[in-house]
Amino acid sequence: MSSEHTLLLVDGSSYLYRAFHALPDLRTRDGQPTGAIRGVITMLQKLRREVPARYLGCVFDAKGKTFRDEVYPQYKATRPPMPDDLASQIEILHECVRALGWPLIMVEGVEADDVIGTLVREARGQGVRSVVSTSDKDLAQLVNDDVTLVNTMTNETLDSSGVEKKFGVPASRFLDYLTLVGDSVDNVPGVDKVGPKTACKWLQQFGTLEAVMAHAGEIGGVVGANLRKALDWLPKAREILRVKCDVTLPVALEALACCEPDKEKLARLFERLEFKTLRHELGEVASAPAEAASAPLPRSEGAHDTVLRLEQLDDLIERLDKAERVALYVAGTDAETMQAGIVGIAAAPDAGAAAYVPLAHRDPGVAGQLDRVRSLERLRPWLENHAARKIAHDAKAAMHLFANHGIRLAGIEHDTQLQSYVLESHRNHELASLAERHLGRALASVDSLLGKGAARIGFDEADIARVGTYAAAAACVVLDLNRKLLSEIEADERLAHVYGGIEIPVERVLFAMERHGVMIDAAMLQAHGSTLGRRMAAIESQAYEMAGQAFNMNSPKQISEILFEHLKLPVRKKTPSGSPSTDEDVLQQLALDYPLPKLLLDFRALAKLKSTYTDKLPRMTDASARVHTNYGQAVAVTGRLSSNEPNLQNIPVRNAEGRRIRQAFVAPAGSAIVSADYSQIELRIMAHLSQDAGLLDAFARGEDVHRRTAAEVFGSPPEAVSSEQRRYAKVINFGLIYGMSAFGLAQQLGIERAAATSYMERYFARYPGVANYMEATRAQARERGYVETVFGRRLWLPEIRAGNQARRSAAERAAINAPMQGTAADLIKLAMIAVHDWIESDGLATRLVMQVHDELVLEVPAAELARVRARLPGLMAGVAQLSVPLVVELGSGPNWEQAH
DNA sequence: GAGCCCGCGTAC
DNA sequence: GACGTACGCGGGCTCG
Repeated sequence: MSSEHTLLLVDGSSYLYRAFHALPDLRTRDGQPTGAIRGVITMLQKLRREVPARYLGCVFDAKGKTFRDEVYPQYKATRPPMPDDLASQIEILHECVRALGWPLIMVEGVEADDVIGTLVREARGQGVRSVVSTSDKDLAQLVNDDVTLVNTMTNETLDSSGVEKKFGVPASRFLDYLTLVGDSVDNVPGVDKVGPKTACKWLQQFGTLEAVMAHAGEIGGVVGANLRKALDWLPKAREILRVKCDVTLPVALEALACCEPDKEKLARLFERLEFKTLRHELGEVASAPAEAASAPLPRSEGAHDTVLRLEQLDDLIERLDKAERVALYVAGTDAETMQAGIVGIAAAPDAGAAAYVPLAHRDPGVAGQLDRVRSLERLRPWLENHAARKIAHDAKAAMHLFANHGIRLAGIEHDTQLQSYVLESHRNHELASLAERHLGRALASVDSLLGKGAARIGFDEADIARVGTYAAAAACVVLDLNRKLLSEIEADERLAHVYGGIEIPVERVLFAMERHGVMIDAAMLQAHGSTLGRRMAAIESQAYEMAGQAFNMNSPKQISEILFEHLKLPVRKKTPSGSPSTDEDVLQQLALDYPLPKLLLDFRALAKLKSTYTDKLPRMTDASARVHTNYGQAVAVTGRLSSNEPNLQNIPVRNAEGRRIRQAFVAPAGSAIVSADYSQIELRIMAHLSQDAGLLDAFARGEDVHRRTAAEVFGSPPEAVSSEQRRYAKVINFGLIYGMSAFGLAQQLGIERAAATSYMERYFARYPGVANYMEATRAQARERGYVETVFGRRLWLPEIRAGNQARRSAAERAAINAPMQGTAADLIKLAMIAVHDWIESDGLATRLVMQVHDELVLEVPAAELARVRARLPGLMAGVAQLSVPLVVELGSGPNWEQAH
């Protein structure tokens, strides 16, 4: 939507109150309170940056009675009188608003809400959409396709669907909803004992307030009686709560066209209010007096200390030493964690104020900042002290940042990101989201501070005051989140073990793996890449000839045009968006009857290898020829790790061509690569969870489980099983782990659905424990909303009771899979901890270098190889005693491919 | 040109 | 609609 056709309205009064109560008590040296003014100004500036609009208005309540006081004398009667410290800020704020270039609108006898309602309606009539910035939910009644609300303090935006999502009723019914619930802030009662839930239910059931009232007789219980009691009152309440959209205003829309700020006036106001940062941002203004040379060192505007001198740093360190726990937030240059530098450190001790230590801001301003190297040296003893307990959000990233400056961050006791992950792996774990969800507190997003995409700047490019305010607030949030989330985790012993016994200890292991990296033979990959390129070119020219024209073989769209329009091949399958699919399945089918699809398949396979692996990996190596992945410890909902930049968990292995990539994962001279993987881990876990006698027996005897399955399903002795039958059984076994249906099995095997159904029936008849387990898992998921791993990790399934059949089925399949995938993840994390501890305690030079879900890869000096080969399998297999043995297969060699 | 989604394919 | 969990490529569309 163009800014030409946008009206941005601010509910100034609501923000004034919020800012006054939410922000610290700032005052000038002569005692004039300024906190609320500062808050509103910041907010207005932020809005202008974020919402481009041609028309602007900042609306305030005026003095004097309104029609609501006439018809309802108790209106707002419960509100305390305005505090003097707030009242004394209003006049000055109005001056500031005007100087900022915002039209200020106050109409005597009309509340701000009604002014806003009327302006919005007028704008809509002229084809202008409105964005209303308010912290008052009552205005949600104005929302429609042309009107959205934003709450600038919480960064929440409400459009039509947002209102419905948040309140459960469409925006057009919001007034009815509010009427039923009542508004305690304005002292307008609704129906006694009716809250959001009931109001929502009634409106969903009956539609409108009128309809609810018409059916009042049918509603039982106390609330029904209360509703009947309120029947006379409700219409009047609604008129009081209704935002009026037809008041007479002294201004027209055109008068709200935005204008330039009056910089000289602003400069004078900011001097007077002692807003140093704001004044600084204005830059030089001719008529403004020069900054006083002896201005006292700024105590920053937020509720935190800014450490700018060595004495202050020493004071801080003393406070950190005395504290029982300290929450840390480290701001880094916004690059890759491994190369980033520290820009500043915020610390929130469990008692006392938070502090921000700026260390590498590009433009430190007049007050300057401490030298980074010297300051980090002073902080080093505390940072490296194992006994000094620290809390962070994503401690692994902080460890990298400190490591980049040669500091080994120690004493990490808690990590709020991991706490959130253990409690609710399926939800978002960003600090700002957690602050809102768990503390009801607004924390700016890093995006709002630094911008996003191409316009993003580093923390080092942002100013000290803004970063300091943010970082200190973030550290405080971490401190408070830790209290809350930890107590929730500790309410469940098993969850506490998953957190304290698995996630927290494995974090340092992951840090060490990422830091060490894995060595890549870049030259080999590049050579391979060239070969691939030549082969691709050859295939390409053949394909063009066959198609009779050139086309982009990387483009599914162009491939589809060639195959299905130009060559008129039959369409076998469509993508979810409705276009003809050209995926591997389809091309393979077509390849039976036509030549071109085979070329496309070959080209695709090579293109994938070249673009994703041979060309990319060599670019990602450091000076020591190593790549350093990032393991996501709070990403996969099942408890698995993820790997990115580069993703080392999807390096090809299934065919010879792909395996050549693995040959480029090498050990340095004098060392070997060792790979150790859990054999059939998820099937073993299925045996353990289901306690199915047949499956347990198969593993206890150390049988080939796929062969055994084939024998059971096809009713032949194990030694008579054909390789085709074993392949079928393997697909069935894997399918079970994923919750696959008979349809899926048929598809996968290319057989009739009836045959697939019969195989599955025979499977479940032979392994009844598995059938029972699957049904019990679905039932548990439905009843509790979550399933668990063997170790008690909880995996929530928000859609398990969805009305939509497809979504519900998907949640059921996830429920079947999650305990197995998640338990495997728990086991290998325990193994990583055990292996790492063993390496450390025995002082080995062996290093873990990769984890690929059921496999650990290590770099082992020749002198330690025998020891590692002897010890590693037992260490990995011994992390838990399940009802089946855990089996580990180990290999070693000069590269990853040969270690298999 | 940046940012996003789509289609596809790699791993376990 | 139909097999769970990830990451990431190139194409191509949209938006400014």
